[in-house]
Amino acid sequence: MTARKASANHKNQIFEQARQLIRLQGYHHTSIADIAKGCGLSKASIYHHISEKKDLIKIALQSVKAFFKENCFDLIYDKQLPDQKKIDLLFDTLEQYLKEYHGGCLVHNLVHELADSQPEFRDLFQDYFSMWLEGITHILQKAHPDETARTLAEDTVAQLSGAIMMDRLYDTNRYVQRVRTVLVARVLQRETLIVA
Amino acid sequence: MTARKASANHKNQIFEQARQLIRLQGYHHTSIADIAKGCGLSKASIYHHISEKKDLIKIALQSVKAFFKENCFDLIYDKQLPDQKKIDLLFDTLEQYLKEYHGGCLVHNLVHELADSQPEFRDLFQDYFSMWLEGITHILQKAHPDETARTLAEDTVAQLSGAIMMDRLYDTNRYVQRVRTVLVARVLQRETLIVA
Amino acid sequence: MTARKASANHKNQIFEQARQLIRLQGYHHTSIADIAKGCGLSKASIYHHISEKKDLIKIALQSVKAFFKENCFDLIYDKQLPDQKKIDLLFDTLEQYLKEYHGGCLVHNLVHELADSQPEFRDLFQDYFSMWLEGITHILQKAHPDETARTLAEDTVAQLSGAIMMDRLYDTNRYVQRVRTVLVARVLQRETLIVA
Amino acid sequence: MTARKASANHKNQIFEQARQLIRLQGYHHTSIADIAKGCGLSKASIYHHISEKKDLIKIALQSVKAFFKENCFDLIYDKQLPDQKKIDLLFDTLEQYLKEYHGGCLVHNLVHELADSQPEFRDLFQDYFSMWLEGITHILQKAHPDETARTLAEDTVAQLSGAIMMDRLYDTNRYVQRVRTVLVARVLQRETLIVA
DNA sequence: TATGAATGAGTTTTCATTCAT
DNA sequence: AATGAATGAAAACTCATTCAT
Repeated sequence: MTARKASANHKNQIFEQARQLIRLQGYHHTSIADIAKGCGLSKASIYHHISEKKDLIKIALQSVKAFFKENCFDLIYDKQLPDQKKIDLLFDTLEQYLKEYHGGCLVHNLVHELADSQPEFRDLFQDYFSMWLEGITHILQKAHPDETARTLAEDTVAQLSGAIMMDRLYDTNRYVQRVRTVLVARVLQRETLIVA
Repeated sequence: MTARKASANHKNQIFEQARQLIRLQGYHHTSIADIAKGCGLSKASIYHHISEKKDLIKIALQSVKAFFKENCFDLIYDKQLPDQKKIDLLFDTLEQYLKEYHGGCLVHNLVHELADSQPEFRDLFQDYFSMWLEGITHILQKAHPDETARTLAEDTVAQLSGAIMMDRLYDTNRYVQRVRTVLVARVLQRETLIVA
Repeated sequence: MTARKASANHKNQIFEQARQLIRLQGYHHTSIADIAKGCGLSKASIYHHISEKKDLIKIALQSVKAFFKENCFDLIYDKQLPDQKKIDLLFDTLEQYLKEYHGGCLVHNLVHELADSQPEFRDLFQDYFSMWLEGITHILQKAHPDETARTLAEDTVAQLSGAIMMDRLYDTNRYVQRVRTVLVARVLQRETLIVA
Repeated sequence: MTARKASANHKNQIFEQARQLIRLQGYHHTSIADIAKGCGLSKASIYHHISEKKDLIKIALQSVKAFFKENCFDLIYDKQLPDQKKIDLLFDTLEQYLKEYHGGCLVHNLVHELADSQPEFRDLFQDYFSMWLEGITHILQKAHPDETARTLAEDTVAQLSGAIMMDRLYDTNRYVQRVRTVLVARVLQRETLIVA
C-alpha cells in the first residue's frame, strides 16, 4: 500500500510539475529535464509514466478541464441554485485557480502556442471552451432568449479569456473582476452602462 | 546602391519571416534555421542583422505596433473624423492583419509564451496594449465620462484579445465582429442587449 | 508442477522470442523490451532467466546448433544411410529452418554483426561451422580422398553460407538449391575435381 | 583553397571513419559519437555533412560499389584483356580491399544486419551484387553457354560471399583463394558442368 | 555582407540493468 | 517467479552562436 501510494505520488508529482512548468514557461520551453528535476526524479523515470512528451499536454488539459467541471460546471445546472450563486461559484473557482500559481491559465497559454502547429489538440481546446460557453449560456437563458444568451456567453468567454491575459500582463485582477460585474449585470438585465 | 538595397531587402525578409514564423509556431519553436531557410539565406547571415535571437522578438513587436500606429492610432485622434469611421478604421485594419496570415496576432501569442519567463519584454507588451487602451478610451470619451470610457475600453480590449483567440480556435471571425458591434453600441450608448 | 511448467514455458518463450527477433533485427537492434513485449512479460522478468543480455546470444547459438545436430548431424554418421539420403536430410532440415521464419540464418547474421566486436563468441561460431564442415566432409569421404573431401566441404559450406544470404536478399531459394545440386554432383563424382 | 581542401577532408574523414567502424562493429553498434571521436570532431559537426545517420549507410555502400566498379568492373568488359587477367584483377582488388582493414566486407555485414529491418536499402544491396553477378557471368560466357555462365556466376558469387565470412571467422584467406581457384577452373572448363 | 564549418550545451528518447515488493 | 518503478549512460539529433574566409 505504501508502495502503491508512493508510486502514485510520483505520477501525480510529474503531472503537477508539468502543469505548473508548462503554464509558466510554455510547452516547448519546458523540458523533460526540467520536470524531472522538479520532481527529484531522473529523466528516464518520467518515461515510465508517459510514452512521449506530448502526453503531458493531454493530461494537463484534461486536468484543468476536470478541475472546472467538478468545481463549477457539474453544479451549475442545478435548478435550485440561484444565478448569482452560480456566477460566484464560477468566478471564485477561477480566482482560486489563477491565484494558486501565477502565469495565467494553462489552456489559454497552450492555445496560443499550439493551436496551429499541433492541430491534434484543437479538439481538446474546443472541448474546454465549449464547457464554458454552454455553462454561461445556461446561466443567461433565464434572463434572455436562447440566441441572445448564446451570443452574450460568447462575448463573456472572449472577454474572460482576454481578461486573464491582461491581468497577467499588468499583474492585477481588475480585468477578470470586470467580467464578473458585466456578467452579473447581464443576468440582471441591467446592461446599460455597466460601470461599477 | 544595389548592394544597399539588396541588403535592406534581406534585412526585411528576415524580419518578415521571423514575424510570420513566430506568429504561427511561437518563439521557442521557431529556430534561426527555420527563418534562414524561409529567406534562402544561411543561418550565419542572420547574425549580420541581429545580435541574438531575442532581438527578433523586439523587432517583431515593434513592427506590429508600428503597423497599427500608422494605420489606425495616428489617425484616430483627428477631431474631424466621425467616431464610426474611427471604429471602422480600427477593425478594418485588424481584419486585414488577421486575414493576411493565419495564426492570430503575434503579440497575443507572445504574451502568453513569454510574459513570465522573459520579463524584459513586459514593457513592450504593455506599450502595445496601452496604445489600444488609449485609442479606444479616446473614442469612447465623447459618449461617456472619462472613467467610464476607460473602463469600457478595458472591457473592449480584453474582449478583443479573447475574440482573436476564439476566432483562431474555431476558424471564424464572428467573435471579433461582435467586438466591433459592441463597441459601436457603446459609442452610440445603445448598450442594452447588444445582439446583432 | 503447474508452476514449474509455467516458468519453463516462459523461459522457452523468452529464448524463442530472442532467437526470432535477433535473427530478424540483429542483436544490437533487439532490445530486452522487445523480447519482453513479444512474450507478454515485463522487462524485469527476463532477468530471472538470464543474467545479462549477452546470455541470449549464447543460448540462441546453442539452440540452432542443437537443432541441426539433432536433426542432421547425429544421424549422418550412420553407415547404413545412403549418401543421397544424408544430403536430403541436411537440405530438407535447412529448408524447413529457413522457411519457418524469414530472415536467413541467425548464426550467419550474428557472425557478421559480432565476429570482431565480441571475440568471446568466436568459439561458438567456429563450433557451429565445424559441425557442418565435418559432417559434409564425412559425406564426401566415400567419393574422395580425405583432403579433397575436406576442401570440397569447405567450398560447400562457404557456398551455402553465401547462398543463404543471396536467397534472403533476392527472396528466392535458388541459391541454396544450387548448393544441394552441386553437393550431389560432388558425391556422385560427376564433377572434375577442382583442387589446387 | 586550403579551406576547401580542409573541409573536404573532414567530410571524407567522416565517411571513411563511418565505413571502417560500420564494417567492424555493424551499423547499429556504431554511434555518431564513435565516428566523431574517430575524426576529432564534435557530434554536432557530423550533422553538418549528413542529415541523418542512415545517410552513412548509403554513402558507405556507394563507396564500396564505386571502389570495385572503378578497379574491376569498368575494366573487365575490355575484349583485349585475357580472362585470366580479369580474374586476377577481381581477386587482387578484393584481397587488397579485405586486407586493408579487417572485418570482412562492409556490404555483406550490412546485408545481414539490415536486409529485413531496413528494406529501403535492398535496392542498393541488390545493385552491388548485380555488378558482381554480371561481371562474373561475362567472364564465364566465353567458356560456357549463357545460361550455364549465369548459373556458375551465381554459384561463384554465393561461394565468394560465404568465403569472405569464413575467412574472417577463421582469420585466414584460404576460402577466398579457393573461390579464385574454382573460378579459374571454370573458365578453363576443367570442371564437369554442374547445372541442374 | 554572406556563408560553410564547427561546436557546447541541450533536446527527446532508449537501453540494460537493479531492486523492493 | 514476476513486476512496477527507477536510473545512469548513451543514443540520435537540434540549436543559438561564432569565426575564418
